[in-house]
Amino acid sequence: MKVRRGVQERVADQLRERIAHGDLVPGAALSETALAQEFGASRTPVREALKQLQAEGLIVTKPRVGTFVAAPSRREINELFEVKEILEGAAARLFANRGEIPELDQLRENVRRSERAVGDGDFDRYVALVHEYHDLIMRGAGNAKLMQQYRMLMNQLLYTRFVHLSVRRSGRLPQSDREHQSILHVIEARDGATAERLMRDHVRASHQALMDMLDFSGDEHRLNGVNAAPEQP
Amino acid sequence: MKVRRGVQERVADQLRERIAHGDLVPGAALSETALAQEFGASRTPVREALKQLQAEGLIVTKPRVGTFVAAPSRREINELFEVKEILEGAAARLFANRGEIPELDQLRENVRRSERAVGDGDFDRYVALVHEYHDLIMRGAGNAKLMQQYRMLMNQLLYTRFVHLSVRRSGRLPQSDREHQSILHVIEARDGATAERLMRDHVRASHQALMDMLDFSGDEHRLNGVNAAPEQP
DNA sequence: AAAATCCATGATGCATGCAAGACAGGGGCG
DNA sequence: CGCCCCTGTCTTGCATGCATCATGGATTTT
Repeated sequence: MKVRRGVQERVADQLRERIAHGDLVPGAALSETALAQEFGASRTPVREALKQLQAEGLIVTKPRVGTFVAAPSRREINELFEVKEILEGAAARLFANRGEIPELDQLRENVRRSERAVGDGDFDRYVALVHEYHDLIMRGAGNAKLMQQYRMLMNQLLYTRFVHLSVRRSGRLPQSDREHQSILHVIEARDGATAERLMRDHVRASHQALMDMLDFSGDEHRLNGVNAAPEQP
Repeated sequence: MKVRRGVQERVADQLRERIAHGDLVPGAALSETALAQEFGASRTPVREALKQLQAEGLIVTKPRVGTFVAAPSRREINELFEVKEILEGAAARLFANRGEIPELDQLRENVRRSERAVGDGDFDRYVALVHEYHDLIMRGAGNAKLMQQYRMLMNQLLYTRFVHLSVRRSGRLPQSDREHQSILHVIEARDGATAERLMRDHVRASHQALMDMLDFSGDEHRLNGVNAAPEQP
């Protein structure tokens, strides 16, 4: 089922990919003309793609100056994690209240595979499985609008870049895995309230661990590249 | 502090206003050329404004066919209300956990005025106060990202059109007002968990009452003008 | 030498023209 | 009489050119 995709959609998807993957760091400048040349198109569709990314909070445009990859401040990142906690907690509750749905079996399979990945020490595989886990929780909530808001949230957070760091913090890896299992069990027991509470705790703990790591490792992964102007002429 | 506003921002704000106010009903067609003429501009800024509204979920564009005001299905509306319940519930909890903040005094004042408005039977004033109440709850949560997601949600819901109907259902008006008071009291008591529970119940009850009304009053305020194709040749 | 000023440069904002596709209606054909 | 095709017209998608303005560095002034 291949649909005819316009230029602007290709550009938007490409830029989303690059920002998520880290090829475009926060604060990086995006020139319309340069992008237009690179994609072999004119500025018009590029501008529309940028407009869409702006509405999603991924980039910011300073009028007559330029467009830059969004560089959320520390406070904004904390706010985004707070919203993440809210949305994922609610999703776990809704999931639990739905009983036996296809996503539940997939979640069981995911937890089994994660257990093996942890045992094998296969970090990359575990990272992929963590993504799948949270994605399954959201899909299992059965609410497309919730899913949509969650996707935009994760894009703004540049979450994929964070997870790699977080998983390396080996201290929390087994703990995080146990929390995933606990949440699965209460979902199986259809205990929505507990599922919500555990998921919120899980997200908050993950958030805390990540912030500790960022404080520890200095600003090599700096979050506000625009605010911190390079001071070397 | 007046800022230089471009054409596309004016167009976007104007269209948001019209959709919220009901001048543009769901399913209505939006011609780029017509809008360009009306605003005395060219199609380019109009197109960018529409692109932004599309990203916000307010309009949908069928390629090579036209752009139309979004017409959420019954299911989507229920999903949106479910998300509303989640976000407002979380906001009430966060508010309660923050203790004495300026918004708390404003909330007390709002509840006092609402009580008077109910006593006077001043519907329009009460509608405005209900809006202010929920807005204060969200602001009191102290999370700008949460507020942002909430704003987009309310736009998609066309909530302003709903409230007028809902308030007319006089049976729930005193009940709704009592719920507002109860939530204020548990926020004053800094009981976040109860505040979240009560707010969720409140939103769900309001949602239920509205859906009953829509079922009762037929489809005069139809929600899916695009999906429901007229079937009379 | 320090500071204010001027200007070249490059960015976005907007206007306009052309191309391609979708849909409705009329005309031709079986 | 019914079906199909064909074309006119409207829509959006894209390309291009010009106008406007922020910005940094050279230049002039004090």
